[in-house]
Amino acid sequence: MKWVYVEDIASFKDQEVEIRGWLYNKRSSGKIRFLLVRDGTGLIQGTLFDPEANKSLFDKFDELTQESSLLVRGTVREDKRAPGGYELSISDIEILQIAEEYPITPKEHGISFLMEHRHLWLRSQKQNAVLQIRVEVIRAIRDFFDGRRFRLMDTPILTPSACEGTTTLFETEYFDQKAYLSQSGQLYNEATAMAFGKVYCFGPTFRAEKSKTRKHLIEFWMVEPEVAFATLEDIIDLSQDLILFILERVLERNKNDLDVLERDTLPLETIQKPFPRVTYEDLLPKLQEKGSKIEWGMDLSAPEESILPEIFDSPVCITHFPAAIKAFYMQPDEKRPDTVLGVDVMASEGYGELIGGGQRIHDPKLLEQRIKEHNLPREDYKWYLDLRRYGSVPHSGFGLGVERVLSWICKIQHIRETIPFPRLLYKIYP
RNA sequence: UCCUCGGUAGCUCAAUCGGCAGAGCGGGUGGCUGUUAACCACUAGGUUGUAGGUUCGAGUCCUACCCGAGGAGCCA
Repeated sequence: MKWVYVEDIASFKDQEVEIRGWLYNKRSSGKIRFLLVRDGTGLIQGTLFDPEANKSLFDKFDELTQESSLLVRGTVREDKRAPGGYELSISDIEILQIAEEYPITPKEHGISFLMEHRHLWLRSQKQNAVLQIRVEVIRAIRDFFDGRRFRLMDTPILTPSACEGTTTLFETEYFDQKAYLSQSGQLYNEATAMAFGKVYCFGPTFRAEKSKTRKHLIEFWMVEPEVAFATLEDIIDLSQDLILFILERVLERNKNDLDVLERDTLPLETIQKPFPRVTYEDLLPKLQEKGSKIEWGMDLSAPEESILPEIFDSPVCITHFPAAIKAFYMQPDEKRPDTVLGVDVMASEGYGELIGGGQRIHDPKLLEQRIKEHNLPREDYKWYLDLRRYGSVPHSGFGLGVERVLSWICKIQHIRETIPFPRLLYKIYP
């Protein structure tokens, strides 16, 4: 008998198939039995009738516990009463293992209990839906850049220096010296961009910040494109195209998952290019009007992020931040040298920063001066300064946080559910 | 790191003024021919986070500690 996956079940209507999976739930009503089987790609209901004729099947059904592993064989039938529209008239059940009493019942649980059982929680429907969307978001990102002929150039995870020196890094041994886990591939991206024109890196990044918020992970995935000869304008355009590409893909391919999450997709469907655009300076009075205490020179923080959806009902590009609150390598604006050619793309619905990026300093003297101003060890940046000595060109790039995008698209409360095994402040189990 | 709230059955929670520790789910047993987190009946299940203290008596009050959550700060 043919082994098939639940996600393909519609193409096997009226045929005998075998499903291999786990018991999600079961119900019985006198002489009729229902069982819900999950196989990782979906849920399907199986039915059993006539206990006299099918005694051994009924006995097996009665024995089954939640999450027992089993093979179910039967005929696929279309039935509106079944969840998903198709069900299996069971002809045979083969039990692989009767599961011990499963800790995650179909009723509600507290978050610390669920996090403690993350390895099992992944089997639940909503967690499955979020992570199915994650699969598609990552695929969309790769398709987007590969389709535009960006070269995937992976950057190292073990790095020799504190790169930006500002944030806390995870330190580790590297034979007889120290190494740090990467918090961004950007500086290396700038090198590969000078070698390959347009590049991107896509991998995990690590930040040892003691942040305890619903928007931060200690370990998260970031995609970072870098384009030689590109200006701030080019990169703003690219970032909008990327976000729209991801949105269209998920809306097209993950309808069921978004349904499971009860996500109202209208606010996502109506997003169009170009996104509203505002400079930091022009945004300040709008924020202050809504009660923010922000002053020129301060970074946007939690209160400001929550005010944004009152002003914009779309993602928004904020540009020209004060140089003092941004990274050392950011290109100053010619007309306003106290501001930089940087952009933050903020999500709609209050989900905060999706993208941060901008134009990089290409003038060797200015870059050297900035490194000095930021008290960074010049030794560590020798190779980086080389990029400005041998054919320096204007160039730009950005970083997009995968989990931030997922929180927003799935409209979930906490970023910890957007990655299979979240690493959180002081929490590394399981 | 700071502020706030919490820790009682496997899970989610209740317990009035300090006075018999209880319900739903899950487990077990029985019933029900289209269930949708099914339903109905019965049943087993407890070192109330830890250590001290006050009291005739502490889940409840006090002290310290441990753990967790929400928020703030931190944060390309």
